[in-house]
Amino acid sequence: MTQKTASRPRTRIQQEKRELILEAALEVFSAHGFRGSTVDQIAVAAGMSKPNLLYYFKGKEDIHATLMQRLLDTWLAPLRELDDIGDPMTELRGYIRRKLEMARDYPRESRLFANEILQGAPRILPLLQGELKRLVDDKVEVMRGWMRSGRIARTDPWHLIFAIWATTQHYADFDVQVRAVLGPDRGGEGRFEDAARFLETLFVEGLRPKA
Amino acid sequence: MTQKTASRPRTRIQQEKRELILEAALEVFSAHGFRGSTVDQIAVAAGMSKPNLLYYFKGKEDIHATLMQRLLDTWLAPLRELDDIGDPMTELRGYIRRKLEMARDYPRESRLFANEILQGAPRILPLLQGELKRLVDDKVEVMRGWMRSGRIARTDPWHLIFAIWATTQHYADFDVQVRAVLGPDRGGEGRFEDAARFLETLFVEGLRPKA
DNA sequence: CTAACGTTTGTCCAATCGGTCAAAATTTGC
DNA sequence: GCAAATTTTGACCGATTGGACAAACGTTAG
Repeated sequence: MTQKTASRPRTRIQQEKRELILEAALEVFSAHGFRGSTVDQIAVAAGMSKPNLLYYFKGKEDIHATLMQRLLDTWLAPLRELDDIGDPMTELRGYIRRKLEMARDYPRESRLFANEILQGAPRILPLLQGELKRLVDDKVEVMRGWMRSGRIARTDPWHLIFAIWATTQHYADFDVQVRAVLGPDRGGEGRFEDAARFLETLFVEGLRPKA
Repeated sequence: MTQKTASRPRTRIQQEKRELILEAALEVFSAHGFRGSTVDQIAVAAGMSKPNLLYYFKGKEDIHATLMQRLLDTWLAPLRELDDIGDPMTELRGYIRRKLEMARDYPRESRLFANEILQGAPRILPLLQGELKRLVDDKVEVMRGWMRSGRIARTDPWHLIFAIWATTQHYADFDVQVRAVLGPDRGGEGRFEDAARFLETLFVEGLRPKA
């Protein structure tokens, strides 16, 4: 008997299968939520039997927790990149663009987190109150510096971050609605370009420092 | 045997009980999603037994469908009110304020719809493509008029609407995250006032027509 | 009072769920 | 090539779920 998930997997095949399962779980969890997904669905999506999947993970919760933990860093990377060096407007435009690219290229990850938060974040609330809050507090200070030096308009940095989160993730989380409203002609791939142009203008003009 | 849900309920007690069940279902569905909620939970929340609840509704799907249908009009009311009369900026500020008030006063309704859309809107996709799209198309034309007459900046009306939806509903759908990030001191009731001030400034400045 | 109608409940059922287990199949180390 | 270790599977289990049903309970009109 190996020790399974207790410590790092040993064999190469365990690494690969665990990765395969996590990829399948991302697909299933992001589409149906935690309660709406079944272990069997994940197993089928991973191309293996349910007992086989449970040989690599202790259970449904374990898969979800591993997935969430592994993806959090990736998800927060764009905000981490926001830095004090360079022009504030360029920094903010870059952040918005990166977030929008993530909504376009990783919509499943976005929906996975959205599902979790919507349900009250029962599994990652400590992470939000700890790691995420510290990161945001840090970036809020950066923005306050920009405001003090008059390089962006004086406004609430927290709600500015919320607004960027909301507008960008909207295109991943509410993709169906966006497509439905835009219709077949405007709902194609170009919608992300249109969104990028609009959001950059909105935030740049909206944050232009007053004379 | 009465005809239950086939046509409108006849007795006064049926009206009341159906309303009671829908209120309980809103509470449960918005907190756990459709798949995550059980008929028993709804029955308990409504203060009755499961078979008794099933006497008033054909089944779980029936409750959800009735709830969704009944709430859609309420949910779209703020957008319907957006009108061509009066100052465009005042109209838009009013719309943002109304949407934010709905996020504050009716967070369960917001989460109910968010859950549905997140799962791919399996039950209301036709409504989005029909009723909602027509309404948005209509308001887009109103905004285009404002842009042609130079009263707001020329920009993409569709994505403007998306941005207003996203930023306002964010405070209902991602409430846990907002509270966690703001912390105990700033996460109190005042957060909606702060959000309103920020969003009004962002959109008014962001849409100010260029000279 | 009582018969008809509307309401409520206890009990039950089939399906689905997460998870276990021992045995079979396969891979690996020597 | 072979024994030990790892991987895979079929069969199974208890719990939960949505829903059915007939019997019991209440209510009201005559």
